[in-house]
Amino acid sequence: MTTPLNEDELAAYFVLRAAGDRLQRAVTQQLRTHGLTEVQFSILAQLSSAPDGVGMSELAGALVVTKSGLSYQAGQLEGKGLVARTSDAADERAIRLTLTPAGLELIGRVLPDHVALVRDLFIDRLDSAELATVRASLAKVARG
Amino acid sequence: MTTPLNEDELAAYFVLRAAGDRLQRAVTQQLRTHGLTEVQFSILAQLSSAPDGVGMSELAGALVVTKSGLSYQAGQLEGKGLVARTSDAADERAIRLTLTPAGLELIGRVLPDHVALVRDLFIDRLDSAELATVRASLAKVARG
DNA sequence: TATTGTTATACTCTATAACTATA
DNA sequence: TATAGTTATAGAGTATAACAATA
Repeated sequence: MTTPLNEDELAAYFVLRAAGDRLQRAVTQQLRTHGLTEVQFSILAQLSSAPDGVGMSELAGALVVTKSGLSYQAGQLEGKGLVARTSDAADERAIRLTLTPAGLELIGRVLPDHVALVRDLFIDRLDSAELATVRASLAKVARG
Repeated sequence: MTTPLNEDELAAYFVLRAAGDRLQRAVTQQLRTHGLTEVQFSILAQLSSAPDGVGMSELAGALVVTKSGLSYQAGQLEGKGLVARTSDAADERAIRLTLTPAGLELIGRVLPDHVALVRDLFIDRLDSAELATVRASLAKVARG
């Protein structure tokens, strides 16, 4: 038998979901103006901090997608000229996904917009004490 | 020109997304054990606090889905015997979606599990001061 | 004319499983 | 044998647009 949620707890949960939904919706909509889905943005973002590229399996694991799903998305991004499949010197089986110059240019254009949105919707609405508490609290949720 | 996010701000944002993702993933997985998707759960949850049912357009608006999308999901739930389409006395065009006894029974079985999960992953990891701050902070994010 | 809801259609995405090639 | 990645295929879900019926 689980203790039901009291009013405060219910409100906290509701507001967490609502805030998450709102952020996600806003991000999705903004990304669409750049012609990207969230998964595609995640891929590009990962690649942007990995100059030598990332292996497909490793990337699939990081994004919690199947290899086949990633293969599909990589094909989409490749078709747009944003990523390239390069071979791995150490393992003939492996493919490393890398950003093309166009991909780098795009992510360089999208990221500032993304940051501005996050700032507008989230960061700038909280003072630094709130931010610190939220960060510490949600870190406990994010961890296993 | 937008001010870039500093380390603390970036961490706060990252952890918010991570916490949201983690919760959502856990919820999705749990609902699947009950044979429900999140959209379907949302529909049943809405109906559970509306004994007289909810109109299709109103419900579609509340869930941020198109009428056609809701029509599809209503069909799925109807096929499982969880909801019924009833006519509206006041408007011949309108359909009110209501819970069947089976739907009521199911949501009565799912909700306690859901609450237990939310408690385990979120509520019980925070003390009451943290919970209050998180609630107040995220309320600012959730609002327009 | 506007609104309620359904349906036909097409499209995107995801996963499973079978497959090739290399380790 | 195990792992990297692709592909064929099928399924779930979503949206757009056209539609019928009522307001």
